[in-house]
Amino acid sequence: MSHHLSFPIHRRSRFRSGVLFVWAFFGLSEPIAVVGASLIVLGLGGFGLYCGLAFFFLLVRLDSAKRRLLFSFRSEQMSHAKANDSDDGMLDQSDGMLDQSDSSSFDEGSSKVAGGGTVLKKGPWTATEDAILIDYVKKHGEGNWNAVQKHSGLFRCGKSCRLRWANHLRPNLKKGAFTAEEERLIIELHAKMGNKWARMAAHLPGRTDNEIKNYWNTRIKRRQRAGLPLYPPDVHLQGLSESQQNQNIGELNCGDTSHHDLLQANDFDIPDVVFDNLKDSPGALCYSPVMPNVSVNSMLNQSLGSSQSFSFMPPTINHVKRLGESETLAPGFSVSGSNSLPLFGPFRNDSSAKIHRPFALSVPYDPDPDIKKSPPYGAVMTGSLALLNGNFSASKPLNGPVKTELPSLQYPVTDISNWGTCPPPTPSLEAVDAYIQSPVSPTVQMQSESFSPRNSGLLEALLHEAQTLGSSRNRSSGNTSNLPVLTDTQVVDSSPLNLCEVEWEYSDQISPLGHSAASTLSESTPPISSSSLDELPPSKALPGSEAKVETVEHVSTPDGGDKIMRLDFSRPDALLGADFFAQSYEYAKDLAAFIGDDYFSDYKQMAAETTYSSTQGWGLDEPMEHDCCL
DNA sequence: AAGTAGTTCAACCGCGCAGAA
DNA sequence: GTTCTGCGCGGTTGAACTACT
Repeated sequence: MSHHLSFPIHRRSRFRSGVLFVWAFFGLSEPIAVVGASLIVLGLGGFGLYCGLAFFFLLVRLDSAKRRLLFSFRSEQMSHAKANDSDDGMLDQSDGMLDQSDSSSFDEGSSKVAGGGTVLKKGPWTATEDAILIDYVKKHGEGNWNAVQKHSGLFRCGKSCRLRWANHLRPNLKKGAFTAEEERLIIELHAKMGNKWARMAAHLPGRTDNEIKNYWNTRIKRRQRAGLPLYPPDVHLQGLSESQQNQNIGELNCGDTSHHDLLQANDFDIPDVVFDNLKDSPGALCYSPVMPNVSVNSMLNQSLGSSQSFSFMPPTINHVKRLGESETLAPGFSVSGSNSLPLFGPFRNDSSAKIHRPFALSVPYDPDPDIKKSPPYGAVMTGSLALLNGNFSASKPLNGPVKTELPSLQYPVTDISNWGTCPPPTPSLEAVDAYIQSPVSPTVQMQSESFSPRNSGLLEALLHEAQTLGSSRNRSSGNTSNLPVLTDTQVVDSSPLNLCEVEWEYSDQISPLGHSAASTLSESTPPISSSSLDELPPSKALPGSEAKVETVEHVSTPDGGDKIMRLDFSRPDALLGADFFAQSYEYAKDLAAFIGDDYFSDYKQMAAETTYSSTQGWGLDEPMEHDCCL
């Protein structure tokens, strides 16, 4: 209806006003519209024509069968309108009914054939269409949107009507920019829910999912460009705890939704727990690197911001990503190259290095060459801060919020001296973003993304690392026994993943990449209870050649070589296993305990706190059975 | 002033879920 | 149990707008 009416209005300027009124009335009330139209037409002098039109429209409304005829009529109008057009938009604006620019009318909108053979308009809505839809909803209420076209004569599909109503016409909609409070809430909600725009909208009265989605997407872009983390630390933390609870609930229910959401949203919130905990202890943030539990979000944020985020690569999912990213993002990074080694370097000599080792991965990527020169511990401290620098250095200076999230990045802070030679790769924001945005399996990304010319492959890297570590092996040799090799049972329960994960654990220990996150996790598991550095996770232990050999063997196994990569990257969710978290926390504890150094006294405290809080928040005590839900 | 690039936002599309037939 | 229909959600697209050169 709206269309056939709108055309005459647009095309015949002398009758515009009259037609407009007719149109408006028609939308509001059919009888009134008919009468009003007739009167107006009479007044304007187009009696014959408009009287006929009025009756025609009325009949059409009363008899749906006649609508087809009307459609035909409209088609003619449309073609005619196209021939003329140009100044028609004014009419619509005069309507002032809604915010839409009506100039479009049919010319702009495309159309599609509905089931009944009617052509449904597409494109921007006109004020008249809006009026029709509003009237319809007033009369019939929301829902049954497909009936709108039938009952109102609106040539729009039900989905389009629903969308228009929900996003623009329904009452109580807020228009305009988001308030600071709303922005804050959106951030928090996104930290919890991921890209669940509709759910988020439920928390923002008057706001639509589309608005929120657009806001978020633009926000992401802005922050990426600015090199800022997506989530302010405090928000991130808050959201994490809640998300965890939700996740746990979902797991209990065997509902995969929460998990799926998390993954899909790229909010691998699990790791975030740490941040949540840190929220209360700002100081801790600086040291957060200790926590293997780095939320993907934070990682992403970091990565996005700095493009170098490798440093904070979280042990779990993040780890997977990092591996992929490292290859991809850090063109300069070569596994075989010295770059990869630096990670482990710290372990060679220092217990402290061991402590940091899990985080070492990030270091190699640190864009800031200066950091490398800093002393081990100092590096660590600065590292965490430096991390920030490194992470963000690529783009912009860090701000307060950024620091808070740095913790996740701190991993990289590992002994800088070791990796000094490594040129800090600068991952592309786009790549990071893509990773974040897309649920695509990490494996795929890694493979596809790993374009680094220098990248020689994990095996090579492993071998190289093994060699490098070999020298330092003696120190940690005693620890090798402690290597936390996850058994199949330990590994998350997801079927196909088990093997992969198990292998990953092995590989992880060896692999430069694996060390960072996975190794940390696995390693942490083993009761490193002792505070002594020597007792540090042997795995790291790196040990040496033997460990290497085993790992290598794994790799070499038929399944092996590929699996290592796959495992780590393909199933980030596998990392979510309870074991992982538990290990992570243990590891954190160990680290805290381990760090007796003056430099790290504070750090130690923080680590302990973090571990404690995180454990509580996530209920790490009990294994998370994420995968089972998968 | 014109052209280009970037940003914002409305709308569309495809998919999946739930309920009814 | 299968199919159909309606609906909602999330991702994507493209036009309009703005800023920059």
